[in-house]
Amino acid sequence: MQYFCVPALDEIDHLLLGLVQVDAARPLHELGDAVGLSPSAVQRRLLRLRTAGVIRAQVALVDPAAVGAALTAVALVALVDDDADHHAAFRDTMLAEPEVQQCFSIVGQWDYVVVLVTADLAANRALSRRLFADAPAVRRYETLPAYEAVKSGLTVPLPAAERR
Amino acid sequence: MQYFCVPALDEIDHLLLGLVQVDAARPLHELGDAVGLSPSAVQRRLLRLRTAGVIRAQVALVDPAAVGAALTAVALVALVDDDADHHAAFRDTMLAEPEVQQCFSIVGQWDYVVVLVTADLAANRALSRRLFADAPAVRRYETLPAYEAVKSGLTVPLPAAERR
DNA sequence: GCGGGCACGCAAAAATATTGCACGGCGGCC
DNA sequence: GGCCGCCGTGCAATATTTTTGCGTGCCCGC
Repeated sequence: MQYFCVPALDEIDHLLLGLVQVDAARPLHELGDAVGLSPSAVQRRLLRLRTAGVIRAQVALVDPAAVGAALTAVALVALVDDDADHHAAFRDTMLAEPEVQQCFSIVGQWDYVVVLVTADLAANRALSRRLFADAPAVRRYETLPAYEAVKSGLTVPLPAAERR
Repeated sequence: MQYFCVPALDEIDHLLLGLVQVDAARPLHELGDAVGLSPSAVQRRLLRLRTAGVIRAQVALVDPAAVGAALTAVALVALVDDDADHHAAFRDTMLAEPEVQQCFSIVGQWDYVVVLVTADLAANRALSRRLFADAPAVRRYETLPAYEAVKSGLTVPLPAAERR
């Protein structure tokens, strides 16, 4: 958003990102050994990456099933028209709902793809109804419940890190 | 998968999960203050949650745009039939590709929803071709490039945490 | 060839995480 | 009803990790 100046990530930065993206709890000296740098150098790089917005957050990944969120579903949504207010309102709703895990505005006959995480089909139905069926801005929607999450990885592919 | 015994998460556990899900770098005494527990009690609870598999990992969230992964796309994929081998092979491919951020097997006319993150449309095209067009198991696929990631939140909604 | 800025390593200091231990509540069992 | 063992807690000591200050070397521009 407002990081103008991503100051030329070098190869070591990419390596570090690849590492912390998998496990952010490792001590600095381990990361340092892995990339051939001292702990303090690693620390300063990570700080720079954080303040530059390259590292946006450091979070714990919780197993949805363990907290009673067993059902993932993908919803395709089309709004009634391309009115900017409608879109803004829809986005605000998506951002405000904790069950909405992801939301993309997309090209094509649908306007949005939304990933919903709920306890079960009943909860999903109630949520879909509330978010989509009852929303005047929504023209049409389709819910695709997931049998299974083959991959819910959250890591971003790092072109430079792969190369070597 | 193999945590049989998620040993009855109580309300404090839910609060902790809600906190570390947003920011896993906070010191224990802060978490302790937030939930009304001593740092060591918090530490032991988090350890228990980690070993029980409730907390699966602790990762850094990297801004895709900052590492040259500017394009997110959603692909809908249908396989040629419900042969188990085909499905297994497809899943293995999805798991192995770093550009595949998420993959769900879903109900309905499509078999899978796949979230792809690539540098640009050209890269996406090349990847789609390699993963889907050239795969004999894939009958049909459709790519929906994203204009924008409205929400790429990665947190799981916690029923108990919301209640209060 | 000569500064100036930048990133580094090292070491001291501060903060944080971990572990041992004793206490108190709770449930099962005489 | 009372007793015993278990579990989770807080506190304090210890170990580890992070942060910071400082001096050095390198590279770029002048």
